[in-house]
Amino acid sequence: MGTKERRAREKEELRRQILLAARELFVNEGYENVSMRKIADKIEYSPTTIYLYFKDKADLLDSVCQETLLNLLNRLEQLKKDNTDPIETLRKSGKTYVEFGLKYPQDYKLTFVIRPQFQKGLGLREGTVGEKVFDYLRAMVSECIQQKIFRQVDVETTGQVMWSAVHGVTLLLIDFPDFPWTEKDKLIDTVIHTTIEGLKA
Amino acid sequence: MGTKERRAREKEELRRQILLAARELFVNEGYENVSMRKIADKIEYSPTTIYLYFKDKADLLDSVCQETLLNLLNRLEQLKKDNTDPIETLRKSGKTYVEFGLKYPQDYKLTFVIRPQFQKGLGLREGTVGEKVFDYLRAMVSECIQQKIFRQVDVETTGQVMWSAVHGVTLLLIDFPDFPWTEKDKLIDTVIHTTIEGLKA
DNA sequence: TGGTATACTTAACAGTGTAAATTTAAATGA
DNA sequence: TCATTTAAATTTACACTGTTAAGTATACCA
Repeated sequence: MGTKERRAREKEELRRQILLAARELFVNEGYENVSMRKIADKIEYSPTTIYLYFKDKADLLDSVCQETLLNLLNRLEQLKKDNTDPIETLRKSGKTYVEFGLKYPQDYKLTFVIRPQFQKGLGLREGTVGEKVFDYLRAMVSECIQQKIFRQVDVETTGQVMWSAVHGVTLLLIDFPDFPWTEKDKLIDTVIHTTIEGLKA
Repeated sequence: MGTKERRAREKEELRRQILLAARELFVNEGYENVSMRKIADKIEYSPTTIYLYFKDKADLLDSVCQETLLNLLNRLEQLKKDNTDPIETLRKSGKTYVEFGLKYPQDYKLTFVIRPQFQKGLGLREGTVGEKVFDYLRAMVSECIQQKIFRQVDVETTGQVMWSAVHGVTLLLIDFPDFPWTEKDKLIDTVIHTTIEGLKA
């Protein structure tokens, strides 16, 4: 029969097209400056067609962000493979996180700043990609504690401290590009190094 | 003669009214959800009157943020008065910074996240309140380095590391209120403590 | 009292997100 | 093959947005 499957595939294809167009526009022009009409224009459909695939603009944003998180997660898990020293892996993870944010600054902001405003009450819902990213960090940190490299504060707090540090420096570098930062890489490395040193026993 | 002065005073008064209304609305409903018409309604003037006092909506936002920064600066400088141990003062400053952000989360976001998007190319312009806040942090850190408590990385980097940490934890707590954080105060204290420890010699 | 500068308002433009109703096109069963 | 059902996409409409330009009223000064 197969026509049902083909139709489903076509639907999926259009969905992907919408997502792609949305991401490109969101990233280049900022979420607020992108109208549903602009997205529709880009894919050559009427504006309301988008509503057949996504509940509203916020839902569209959410889907874009899920992709971003998946992308970030992939990069991080890549790292885990040549897992040698846990501290070194954590350091690299931090670096990867910040570099990801700086490479795709608008995607990062969409995911970690804009989206939370529009998806009230998202607390890293179970099973989401966002949760998996934090799971990754938790595992990483956990190893450092188990090996008695980090002092014995609980895993959760330690992970959250780490996240605070990388999130902070990433956003500052993105949001204040004209601030007289010291050399970017030096700052990033120092932030990560400082935090790790501070967490040691 | 005095009528000129009175007129000037009245103008200033209306300006203050506009600012007050704008802040209240921005904070309660979010910058994007506040229209010039809403602000105008609140002060019972026509929408376009606002444009006689502020260049545009972004300018209005900027003025609101200047006030916020002044407020923050005052709190910080209050601290400096009973200046004992420089480390202790730095710790308290960090705590004050984060608590300020959490007490006025929307004001904080307006100032440190929203505004940079709308005031392209603001790099803490000279003489601004924002610059003074960072000057405060620089002085604080400088003392810790001079007393050889902190290791000998440059003042700028050290200050920026400190800023990253407090900015990061503040924003995470604001933006992800439903995330399973460890006890809030514990997290804040650990972030600050960890950063300071990591910066020590 | 007449003229002028100041403060404010009205009207308008081109755009927004999205709900409801309607049209088009394709897939199905007889 | 043709009518019917179903799905997909569109048209229309509403109430809203930031901002500009032109117009009006008021208070001041000579």
